[in-house]
Amino acid sequence: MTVTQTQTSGTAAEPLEDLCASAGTPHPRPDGQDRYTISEVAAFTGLSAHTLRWYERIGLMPHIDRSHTGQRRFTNRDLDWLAFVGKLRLTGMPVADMVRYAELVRAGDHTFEERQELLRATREDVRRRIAELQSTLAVLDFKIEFYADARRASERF
Amino acid sequence: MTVTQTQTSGTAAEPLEDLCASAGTPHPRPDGQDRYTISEVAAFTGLSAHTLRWYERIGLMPHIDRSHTGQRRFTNRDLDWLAFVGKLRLTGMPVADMVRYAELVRAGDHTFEERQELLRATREDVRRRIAELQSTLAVLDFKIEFYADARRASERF
DNA sequence: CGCTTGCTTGGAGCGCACTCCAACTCCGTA
DNA sequence: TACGGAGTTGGAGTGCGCTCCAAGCAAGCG
Repeated sequence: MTVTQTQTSGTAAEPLEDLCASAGTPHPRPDGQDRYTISEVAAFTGLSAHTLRWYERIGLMPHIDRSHTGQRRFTNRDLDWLAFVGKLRLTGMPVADMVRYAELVRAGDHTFEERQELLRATREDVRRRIAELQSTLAVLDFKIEFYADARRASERF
Repeated sequence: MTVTQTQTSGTAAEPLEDLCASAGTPHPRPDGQDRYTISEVAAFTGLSAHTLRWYERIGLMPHIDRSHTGQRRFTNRDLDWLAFVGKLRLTGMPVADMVRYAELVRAGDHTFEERQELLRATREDVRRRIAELQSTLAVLDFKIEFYADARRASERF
């Protein structure tokens, strides 16, 4: 195994800000603890344990703390990050781009500009998708109304 | 070649209504003709010729008219249908469900209720997705503003 | 002690929506 | 008549985002 343990545990320098941005409820966590097993996190996030490990492998998560026996112990910060990733996922952002963002976060504060730019592009994308969806909504309404009319008409004969 | 020419050309009985529902411009077609080649349709819709053939194979298109040499000739009705399918695709509806809808259309007018139900479910889905996207938009705004603040602050020192 | 439960790993497999390939036909122009 | 260009087919391949598998280890319980 050649896991790069280097930038893993000892990072007190890792930017905090990215993790408490879910706005609203700050930490409505299952319990007050700060060391969750993978299955707890799976239950809490709705992601499977498989997916959580995969996220770590591909670099979408920071390397997760381990217990003395090598098992993952997720922190509240990890949960915050997962909540944010969940939001990005909802936007339809490809996983590769999320990984890119995660890399920028790990790289430090000097990537603020690039991160902001990435989020801005994502925001425009989301706006576009909302507009698209609203146009499909108009079509759906139109056709649903058509069927309603047609059925009313056929009942009258 | 055993192309099923049967239910292809002779269908005057196929429901028309589903095809002119794109609301607004009724037929802004490349030219006035009613027999387009696959590459014309590809250019017009943005779908690849491969994808158009695939749509027909899986039953997402009605069987397309053929020239005397067996080449596809798409009609304006086909283009209308493709426009509608494009809308459904934007909703994120799986292809299998679109095929289901296409089957209902081919089955005749007695499936109006089921079609309407399918579209209603889709509409609720779309509404949900719009709401989701709007919540991600809030998060993105929040974080973009965070980066703006952070950069303004760091410039002041 | 054995058993169960929960975790570990690398790598294979899956479902979706295309996307492309090889081998072929047909048509129009030179 | 030769050739380029556009079309045809069934089937295989691709990329993404998971999803699962087999084999193994550690802890807790009776």
